[in-house]
Amino acid sequence: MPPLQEPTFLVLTALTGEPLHGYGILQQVTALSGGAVVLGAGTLYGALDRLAEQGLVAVEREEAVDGRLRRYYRLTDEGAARLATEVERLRRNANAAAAGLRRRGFQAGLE
Amino acid sequence: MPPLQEPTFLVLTALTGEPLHGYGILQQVTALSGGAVVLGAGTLYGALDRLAEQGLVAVEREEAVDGRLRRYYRLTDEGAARLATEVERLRRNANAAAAGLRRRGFQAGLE
DNA sequence: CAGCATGTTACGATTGACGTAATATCACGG
DNA sequence: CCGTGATATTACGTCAATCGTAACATGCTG
Repeated sequence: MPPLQEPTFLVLTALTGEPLHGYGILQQVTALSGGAVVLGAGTLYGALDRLAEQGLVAVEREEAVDGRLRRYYRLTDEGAARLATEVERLRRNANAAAAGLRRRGFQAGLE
Repeated sequence: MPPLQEPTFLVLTALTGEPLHGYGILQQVTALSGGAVVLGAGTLYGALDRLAEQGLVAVEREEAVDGRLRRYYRLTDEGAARLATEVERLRRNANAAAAGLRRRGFQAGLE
C-alpha cells in the first residue's frame, strides 16, 4: 500500500462531503487547498480511474445534462478508512520533521 | 515547486540532525518511520542526487574507511526552509481530510 | 461571434520511486 | 574456510503517477 500522492489524497478529501462529478472535484480541490493545487484534467480522471479500480471511490450515478455527461463519484467506506490511514501518516511525518527542525533552532513549523 | 514525495521528505527529515552518509540516512529513515519505510538503494541515492542538485542538501565531506567511501550530506538552510514549507502543506492537507472525515461521522483521525 | 464556463476523453512526456545486481571490505558463526 | 549479513555506493531498467495539452461538445454572455 504505497502512500497516496497529493492530488489523489485531495480527490478523496474532496469526496468526504457530497458525491461530486469530475469537474466539481476539480473545483473542490482548488477550494480546499486555497488555490494552491489546481488539478489538470489528465491528473484528475486518471486518479479517479485508479481509485475506482481500488474500490476507494465508486460511481454514484450518471446524469446527462444538455447531452453532457456528469458522472458522480462517492467515497466508499474503504476509501474513508484509507484516507484516515493517510491522515495518520501525514501527521506522523509532519511531526517528525517539525521535531527535527525545532531541534535545529528553526522557528517555523511549530504548532 | 512540486510537493516532495514521502521518501524524499524523510531523507530531508533524517538530515535535520547530524550530517549523515547514505547508509546512515537509510537507517535513520527506517528508525523515524518506525520501520514503516525502508528505502531501497536506488530510491535513496537518486533522491540525494536530486536534492543536491536543488541545493536542499550538500556534501559535507567525504571519508574513506577501509577503502569504502562515505559521503556525508547535510541539510542546507534552503533545505530546512523547504522542509518547513512541506510540513505546513502536510498539516493543511491532514487537517482538511480530518475535518471531512469528522463531518462524515468517522471516528478515526481525530486529534 | 469570440470567449469562457462546463465536462470528459485521450494522448505523450517527464518525474520519481522501485527493485535488484554488481562491486568491495570486514566480522561472525558453523 | 566459507557463507552470510552488515557496511556503502554505483548502475541499471521498469513502472506508476503526475503533468500538460488538445480535442470534442454545449450553452451563456459580452
